[in-house]
Amino acid sequence: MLTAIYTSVGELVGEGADKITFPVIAERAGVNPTTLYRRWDDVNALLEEVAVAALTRDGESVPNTGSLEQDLTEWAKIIARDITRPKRARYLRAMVSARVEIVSSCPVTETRREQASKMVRRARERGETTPTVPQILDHIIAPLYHHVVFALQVDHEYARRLVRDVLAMVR
Amino acid sequence: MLTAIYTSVGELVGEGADKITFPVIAERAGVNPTTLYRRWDDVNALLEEVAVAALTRDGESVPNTGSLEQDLTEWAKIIARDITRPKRARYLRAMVSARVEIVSSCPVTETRREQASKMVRRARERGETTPTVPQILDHIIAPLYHHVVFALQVDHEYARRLVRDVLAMVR
DNA sequence: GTCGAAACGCAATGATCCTTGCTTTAATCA
DNA sequence: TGATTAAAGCAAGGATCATTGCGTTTCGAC
Repeated sequence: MLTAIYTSVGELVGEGADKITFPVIAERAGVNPTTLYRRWDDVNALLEEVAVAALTRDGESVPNTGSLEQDLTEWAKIIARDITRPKRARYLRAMVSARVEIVSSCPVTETRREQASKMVRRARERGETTPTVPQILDHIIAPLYHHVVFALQVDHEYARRLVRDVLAMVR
Repeated sequence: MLTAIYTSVGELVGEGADKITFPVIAERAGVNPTTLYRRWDDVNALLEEVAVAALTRDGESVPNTGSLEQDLTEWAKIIARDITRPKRARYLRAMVSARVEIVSSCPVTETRREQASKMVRRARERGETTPTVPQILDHIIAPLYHHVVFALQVDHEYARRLVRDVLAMVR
């Protein structure tokens, strides 16, 4: 039931459907539109829910190569590859255009923050000088998202450059 | 006529109206909905047009204080103050949720790029070592937007920190 | 001044959506 | 097992939106 609704939304987003409404979602999910109207305030609320769920269940393991530079580079490449997938990009757009209050407490950024913390902690235990976690989020994650949203190039070379930049800050 | 439509859209966006449709826009602008249906393909197209117009007519002058650090700091503060205004933030969201093709050729980022170029050029003529223009966009503009979109704090201290970070890259 | 094209207003039509009262199914607990 | 509550289906209504044909206005060219 709930999973049918989620996959219905997921498919529609994946297809780039422009008309994502409760009746459309309901028909594909094999449920009655009334159910959706009663459970969610509006389509955006449901979209947010699905987007957050899709963007957080990553299962990616945090790189652990022995050097922060390599860890961050691998990490940035993974994220770059992930968010440039059309479906993910659309989810991102959906989240951005959604209401502010929910986005502010979004688990997506929390996941990134935790991953960054882990890599930084390991590096410090090895005695490396590291940038701060906020610096990593500001100067790696933010530019990646920015490039995706504005349809600029996001490739491995770009990911590498961002990592070099952020490490250059603390040298 | 056209200005009435633009201001109508501007007001609706400013008020945070959730349902921005052609009939609603038309009524406030004092025109017939048919006109809008005929001139624009859909509401998003019109929204984009207005958003781009609103976000590009800045009239801000590029800071010229004699040092790149101060120039960038002033610049970042201006942008921070600008994009945190609720109306601008909504315009940003509207643009992001719009179609990809148009966003990619968005004049907004071009304006920022030109402003950054000007400050960098002046600094180099003074003999300063400077970051590149892409670095400035990636590590000042992108984090600012990122913070706005995810409803994180964007204040003067944050702007200062970003500038310090980007300058630390080239020292 | 007249003609013609383009844009706008008007009105009617059809489609889609949103809401709501009522019924039916499903699940929980005594 | 039987009862109570919550959730889903059903159907009808009202509302808003999108589309289109036709008449009217406006503006520029001849």
